[in-house]
Amino acid sequence: MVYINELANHVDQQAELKGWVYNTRSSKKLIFLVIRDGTGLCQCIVNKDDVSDEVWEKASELTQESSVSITGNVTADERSVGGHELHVSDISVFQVADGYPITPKEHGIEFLMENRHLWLRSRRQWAIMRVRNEIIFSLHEFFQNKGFIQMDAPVFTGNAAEGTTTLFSTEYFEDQAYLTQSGQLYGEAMAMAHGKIYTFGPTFRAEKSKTRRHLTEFWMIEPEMAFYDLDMNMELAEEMLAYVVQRVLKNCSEELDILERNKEVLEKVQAPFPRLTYTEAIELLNSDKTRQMLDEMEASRKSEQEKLLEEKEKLEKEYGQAKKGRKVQIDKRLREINMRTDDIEEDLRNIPHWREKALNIKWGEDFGGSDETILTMHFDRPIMVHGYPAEVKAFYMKRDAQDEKVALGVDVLAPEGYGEIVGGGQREDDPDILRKRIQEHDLPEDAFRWYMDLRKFGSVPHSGFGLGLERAVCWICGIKHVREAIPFPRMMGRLYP
RNA sequence: UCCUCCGUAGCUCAAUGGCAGAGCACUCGGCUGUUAACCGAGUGGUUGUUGGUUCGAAUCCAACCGGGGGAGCCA
Repeated sequence: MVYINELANHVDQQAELKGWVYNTRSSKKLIFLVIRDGTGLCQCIVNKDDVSDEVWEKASELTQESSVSITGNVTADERSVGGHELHVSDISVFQVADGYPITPKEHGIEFLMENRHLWLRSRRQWAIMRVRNEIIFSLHEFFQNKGFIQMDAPVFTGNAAEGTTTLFSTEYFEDQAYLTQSGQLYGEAMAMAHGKIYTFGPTFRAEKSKTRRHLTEFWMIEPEMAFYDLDMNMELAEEMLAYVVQRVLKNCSEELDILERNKEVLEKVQAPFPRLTYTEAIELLNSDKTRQMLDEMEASRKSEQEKLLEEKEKLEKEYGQAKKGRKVQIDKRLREINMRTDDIEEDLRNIPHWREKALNIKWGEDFGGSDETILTMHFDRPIMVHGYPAEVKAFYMKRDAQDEKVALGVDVLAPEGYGEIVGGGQREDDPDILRKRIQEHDLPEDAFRWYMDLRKFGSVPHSGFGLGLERAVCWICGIKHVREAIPFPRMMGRLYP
């Protein structure tokens, strides 16, 4: 048995492929079977003159997603998907599939989500999962090569640690337990044992968010380092992101092509990233530069909309007299136009609100989604915003020695509107200040006994951050929604399949 | 919780108060290399649910159910 991605080593030889029928086409004496085996696609040609009646009969009965073993001679052929073809001599059928729901045409998101278990077989989803795999693998490699130890934080926790977000609760024998929203506090304990550690695991948030950036269950990589200050933390974050992106470019070129990802944008992801303080970010949002950029954006959307509507009118006039083939083309183009104009209309509704919010945002307020998008639009690579108002950040964040109102936190914002993919900072290491913060936030001191011990026995300056895996996958793949960045997404109203 | 858009054949959509339609999928037939192949024919409907307005409702109104996008919150 040979895998499709190894066919280059078997040109002009007999090979047996095992896989599933991705698509079929036929004429009187030829049947084209596109086979997928998990490693790629390969077109197999059955020629009636070259095979037995029995094999021809089997080939003509095959339907989409039927499982087969196919034997034949491998040839190199530029015309074909993947560059190779199999000239079939024998077929054995595991199962003829009946009525596979995901046809090679367009489908709506509700239908696809209901069939997520099958959707994963489609080409784009296949490519996304391969990129996700490369991201995970390169993250492990990055940290392992730097001497980080991977350790695991618990999923069950006994308290609503940070007191901010809404957690899922569950029964834990006679007690109540929560599903973890972050491994960070445990990461700090582990860093005091090993120096540099990272955790990689699922986290859970019961927030009722229905947006393209939110899941209720998602994966985070959280490094935590003893003796790192905020600057060292930021250097590590940008080095990590640059490493991962360059690895994906190197090893997932075909996948990025399938996803039609603009690689030039990714090639620019090299350290150092632009750094700006929260104060500078606020000034940028308030600036004329931002106003101008949004005005230009609005104008260009309007002219694009006009052009599309003109084209639509023309196509609709043509439709009546068009032949069938042309009608299909027109239908397809009209659907594209409708989708794009819907997006434009939404932008046009939103831009005035964005402008309003950005121009009027004041020091002390947290960024909204639109503010993050606007900030990143000014740059061509991810940016690092640091020095947030302490008020909007978590209790454990260390304050700036120069300015009590400022917390030593950093967010990395991805370009093209993908928003916050990394959040972190330097942790408070002074036991007295930390105890005061816990009290100020009305948190249960008893639950933090172990956390306070970390400041009692050899406290050191330390820092860390969390990378949201699905958001990173989204950004690197250039896809619209985190639900496509994880095999089985969990979000509001979605627990099946 | 709030704002906004949507729900028509298995799937994607059209029908803008007047006979519910097309493409794909499926079945049958045609085609000697197809690339979401193509060409011809056939099968396929309680227009999300309930109520209202009207001579007449997929279309207008109300409530509910389901979904998309967004706000808040966040990675």
